[in-house]
Amino acid sequence: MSNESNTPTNFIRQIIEKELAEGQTKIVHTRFPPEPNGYLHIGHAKSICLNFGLAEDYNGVCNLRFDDTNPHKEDQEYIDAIQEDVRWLGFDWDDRLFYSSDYFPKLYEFAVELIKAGKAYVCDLSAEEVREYRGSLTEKGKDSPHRNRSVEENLELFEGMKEGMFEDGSRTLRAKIDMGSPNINMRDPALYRIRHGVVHHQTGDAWCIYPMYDFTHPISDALEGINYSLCTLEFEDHRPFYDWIIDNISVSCHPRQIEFSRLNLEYTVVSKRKLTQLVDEKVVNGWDDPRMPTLAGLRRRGVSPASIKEFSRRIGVTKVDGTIEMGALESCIREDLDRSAQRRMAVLNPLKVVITNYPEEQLEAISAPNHPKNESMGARPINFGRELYIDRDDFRESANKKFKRLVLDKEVRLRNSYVIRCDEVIKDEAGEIIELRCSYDPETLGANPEGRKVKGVIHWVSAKEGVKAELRLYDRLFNHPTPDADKEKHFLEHVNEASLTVIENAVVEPLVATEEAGKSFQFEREGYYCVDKDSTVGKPVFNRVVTLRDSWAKIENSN
RNA sequence: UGGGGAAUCGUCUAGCGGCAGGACUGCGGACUCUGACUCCGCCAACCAAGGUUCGAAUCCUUGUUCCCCAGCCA
Repeated sequence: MSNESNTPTNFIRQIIEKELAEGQTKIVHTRFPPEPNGYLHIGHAKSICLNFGLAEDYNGVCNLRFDDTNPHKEDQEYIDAIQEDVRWLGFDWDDRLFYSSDYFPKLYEFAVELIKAGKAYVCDLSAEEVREYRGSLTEKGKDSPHRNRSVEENLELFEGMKEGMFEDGSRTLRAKIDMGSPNINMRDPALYRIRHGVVHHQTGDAWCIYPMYDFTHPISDALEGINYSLCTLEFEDHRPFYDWIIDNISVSCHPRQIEFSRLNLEYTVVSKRKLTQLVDEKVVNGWDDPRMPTLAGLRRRGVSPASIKEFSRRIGVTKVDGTIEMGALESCIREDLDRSAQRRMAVLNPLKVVITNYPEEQLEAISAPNHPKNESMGARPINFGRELYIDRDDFRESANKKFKRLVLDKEVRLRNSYVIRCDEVIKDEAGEIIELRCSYDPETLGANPEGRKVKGVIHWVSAKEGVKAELRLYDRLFNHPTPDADKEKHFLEHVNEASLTVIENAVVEPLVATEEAGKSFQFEREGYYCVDKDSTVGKPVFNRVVTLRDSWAKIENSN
């Protein structure tokens, strides 16, 4: 970004800097550990920027690791999409792409080690029984009747689990810690469960037992030599178990888990489960629907990686459970696009204008700068002619001085072109305005008129050359700032029915109609737009990335 | 009613015993061939009550409010 500054400090950077200075830490080694069960979203971007950003800033490394211990929910599609998204953000894991499933054999050995040390046991309780034995938030649990099996029996049973001798759900391997712990995560948590008949995307049918996250994560971190294992707040009370595992197996590395608050963004949801629901229930058109806060959606919407990184930088990293205003993201998007997007003109709601004193067949090439503040971005030709389109919102038959646009019997500047005066309004039988008769001042191309000041400037497209285009106007997906925090209503009830408005008959400059998907432009006075992948030669389609700030709307609405 | 966390402008965030600062938003103005951008200015906060101290957002005590946890999910 143009004004990008250094990453502000935060409590994690302070910990790292202290440990680096004191020598406990030699090389910062982090990891980003998504489960491949959905697409990455803006909340993941925060974590990606944190983990990869820390590695970059302290000359360390960051691994990409798929936390794939639950094959039931996972899929290769997500593995591919996640890698694409992380790369798109601009981060690189070199040869450090790992899968938790890489460690299945080692994990098994560590489980055996725990059993031999009398610190894990095979439990025959059903899921419901385990729940009963676990106690509650306020009551202690009670020991499983299988808690004191001999090491030999546990070894034999665990081996049997691995060999497929037992049915799903009939047994688990559990850590032997303390059923009376006030921390429920320490009440003999499950280490392994039995899952027959699922094909793991990496290991196929090699295993019928799968390790739990709480067991897998600390070990994966330790095996990879991670020293800062950053995760979100809800794992805070799993940390004692994380440390317990590391302390009770033979690994030399003891990664440190540090928790930070997950991102909440107003007027959207940032939860894989809920995003999946939006896709499955066809509230949106897929994971890359431009209304989605997924990286795929943001990318299709026209949001750049630079904007997302800057957003991530601005929101910071703390343990405060807060919600970011959408305006904060939009500000980053506008800042980036203002600098990088070429300017074009598009008329959303066309009103025909005939320049009565302009020759019938004449077309006049005008050079229009691509960026008002950056000459190196060049200029493009646009054609002025006798018939043009302007936006209906830019004309009024009568208006006060505040309305700096075209008014009957008044003048206005056509952007990059001449000053015109509206002489006559043509209406149909219903009284609707269908055409404006105007005259142009030939002396005003690139020059201000003599003796009078023309304040307003409006955009336009020549009728002869303009190309019909579809514009997709996106608005917030929900009409409640925290749709999933409402205890009265289900979040889907807060979906904004008007989150997509399709403008079928906009008219754009011919030059922008053939741009490739993904390119962003500013349609002057309207907003930033991005060529959608649905675009075809005959029918260009644009997504509105974000509107321009609109102080006129504020003035108008206040009246 | 157990355990783990968090409380600073509207929002996000800095502060680490010595002038409460920044960003976003909002408001006012300047500039303008984009009612954009840019520039200038303004509004706006330490959860509460005690205590320690020359001095407290910061340390101590007691409260209050909010978030998370009872998956063989992550």
